[in-house]
Amino acid sequence: MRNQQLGHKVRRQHVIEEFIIDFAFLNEQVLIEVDGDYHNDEEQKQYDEIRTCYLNDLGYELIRFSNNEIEHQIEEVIAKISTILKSKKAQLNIEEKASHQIKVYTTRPDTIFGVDFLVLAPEHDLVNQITTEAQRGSINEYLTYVKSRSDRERMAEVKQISGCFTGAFATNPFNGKQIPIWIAEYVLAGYGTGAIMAVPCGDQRDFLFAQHFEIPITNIIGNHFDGTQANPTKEAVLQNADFLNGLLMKDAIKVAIEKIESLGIGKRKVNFKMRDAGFSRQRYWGEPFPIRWEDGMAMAKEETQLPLELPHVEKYGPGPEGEGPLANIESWKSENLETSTMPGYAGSSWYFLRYMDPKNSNTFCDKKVSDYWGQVNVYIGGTEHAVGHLLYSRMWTKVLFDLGHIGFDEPFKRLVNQGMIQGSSRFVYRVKGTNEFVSFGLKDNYDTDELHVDVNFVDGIELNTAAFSNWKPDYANASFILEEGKYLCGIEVEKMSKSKFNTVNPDDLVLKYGADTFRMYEMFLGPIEQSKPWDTKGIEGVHRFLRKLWRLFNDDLKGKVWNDENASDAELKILHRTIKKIESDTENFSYNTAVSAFMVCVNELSDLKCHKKTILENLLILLMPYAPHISEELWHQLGHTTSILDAAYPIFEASYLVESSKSYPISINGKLRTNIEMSLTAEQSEVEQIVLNNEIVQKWLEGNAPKKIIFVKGKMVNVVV
RNA sequence: GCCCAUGUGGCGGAAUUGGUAGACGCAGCAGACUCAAAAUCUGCCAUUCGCAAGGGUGUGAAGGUUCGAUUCCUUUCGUGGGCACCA
Repeated sequence: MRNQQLGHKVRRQHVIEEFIIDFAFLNEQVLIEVDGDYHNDEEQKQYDEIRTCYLNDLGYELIRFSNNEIEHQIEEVIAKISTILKSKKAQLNIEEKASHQIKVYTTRPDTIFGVDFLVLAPEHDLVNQITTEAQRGSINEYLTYVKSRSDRERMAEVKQISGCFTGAFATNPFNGKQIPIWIAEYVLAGYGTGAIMAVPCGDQRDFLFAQHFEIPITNIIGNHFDGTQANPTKEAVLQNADFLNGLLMKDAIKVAIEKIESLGIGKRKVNFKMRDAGFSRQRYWGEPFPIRWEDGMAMAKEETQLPLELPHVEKYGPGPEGEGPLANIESWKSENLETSTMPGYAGSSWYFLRYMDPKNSNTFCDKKVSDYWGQVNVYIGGTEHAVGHLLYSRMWTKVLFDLGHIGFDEPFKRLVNQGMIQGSSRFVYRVKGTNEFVSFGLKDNYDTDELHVDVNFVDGIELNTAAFSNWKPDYANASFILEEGKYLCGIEVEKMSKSKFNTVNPDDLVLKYGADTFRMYEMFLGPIEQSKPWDTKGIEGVHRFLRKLWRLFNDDLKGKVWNDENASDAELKILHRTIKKIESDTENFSYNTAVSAFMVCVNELSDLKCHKKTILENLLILLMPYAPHISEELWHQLGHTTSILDAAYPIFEASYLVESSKSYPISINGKLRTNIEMSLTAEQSEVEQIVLNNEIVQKWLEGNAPKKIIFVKGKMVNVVV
């Protein structure tokens, strides 16, 4: 719309009821839609017709232009819009003498009788029209103040209350009450309708606002409101609320909506929050947009001219006006090509499809090929990927599915969000306005600033003051207030980040223990989904396990100890129990319990002094994904000449695990009292007899007959007395 | 404020569909081997009463369902993460 050269306020992609309109002139009630080729389709034409009628009924005039008109006859298009806007303006000026309607959006229609004022966003279209002459000066002053504030300030200073009265009053449609209309920056133009009904007894922000500007408060929830703060409950019974009196608030919501709809003064609506895509980056690395700018309009390159490839650049510095590096390329600029590039997730949202068919020069991926490979089995990522990459990847996939290019509409079969390894931060406390630092235990006696200190200068919580002083020139002259001769730091678990000086480098550990130990220790720390602070305490245990494994193959003094003997039943039982456990733990991403199962297995084999190749080689294959280096090494020591990666995975045999008897736990009234070894084939009557004859059970029965005996085969026995 | 996790020994954490709470590891204690150390091995290790045998209490807190609850239900408190002047 030519950068508002039309002299009218235009909104792009504005939502009206359930439609997204390409361009909307809300003041003039004129909407512009631009139709592409697919609007020539009969079915689509009918749909468009319905949409046009519906919007006309709401009082809007809808004008349609074809894509072709926009591209080739833009001057005519603009002229036409101008003419219509002019005629509309005249019409509206007459109507403006009449009263206005303010639409508000609320999730709590049950509180309609507690409304004490209305607040519009400062940017709201009606502000100018409804402001009374008496208030115009203050309103303009307030608007100037709001404009001077950056978004950042508005978000940061949440506690600060500001606003201005317009002088106008609105009528509550239910009880005719006159309620003052204010404007305030805490109401956002972009959310809902940009106007709220304020209920001070139920909403804390509204309450603070009312208190600050001394607006009288109506109480509709009786004792639930104590006059000192709002109570956002839904559990109170309404009073002072006309037809809602006596209703529980959460039930009243439905009643109120129905009443509002039957009176035709509003409607039920789900409000969606739009997430801003921000789909461009001012940098070099990223797919270039196939977009050319002409007279301020973005034009897509012809399909035949694709792909558009990144040009070679000498430098990656920004362009003359702060644009991306592509702005430095003559040929790029002369074509008026877009200089921003796409963000990382543009490509990462669909590259798995291209990987299926990477050499295809006709299409990104033959449908036959993607049908064969199907969805990605598992997606593992952190939560930040869940909102970024994952969101877009799902959208890409759904679009490609709708267009018929692929046969599935979700990219990933399974999603695992791994937890974060957090940092354990350390803090020092500087007495305000000085270069004096006070130890943690004494800091409450002073007015201090809390500062992050590099964790490498801290042993436990004791600060190495010399290292700290050398850290930055500012601290060279620092003095310290110690407790018991030590400077103690504060601790907090946070995201690991350079800015928090709590990062640790795994290189040192890898150097000391090897990559296998490090890898297994990370797995052993706990469930993969859980976040936890990094702590190397316990890495020794994993390292000892690998050494113990090594000793099953080699003796420190004698060298090779593994042999070709046949395995015993006991050894086979250990092996197959491990195969079963590792298989299921691996599939469930339960890596910490898998590592534990390996430890149990190696402990038991050591106890049996088992050095048999037939057992050990299977164990190595299981271990390979967990400790790849040592597994490969030992595999070759066993005489294999090919990689362990090519070995067949061991097959679990249930027959090795069959037991004939079990040591049953015996409870009296649910409390464990003893264990009795019994055959696994024993039935209820047989078990009852054995249990009742048991000395310890008899002691607890004290001569009484049991009320009931619960027997779960293969599990336990409970005697109820 | 909203959403999602989560709470079990000194510590990290185990515990199939409700069925022996504390597997495995760390730290700790005692011992073996050694001139000594490292490495390795053995035993103990929730808490409380008890010489012992054996009891009591225990999975953030309070209730409930059940023969039986870390597991299910209700309420509540704490912690971590994500989003947020979002009505």
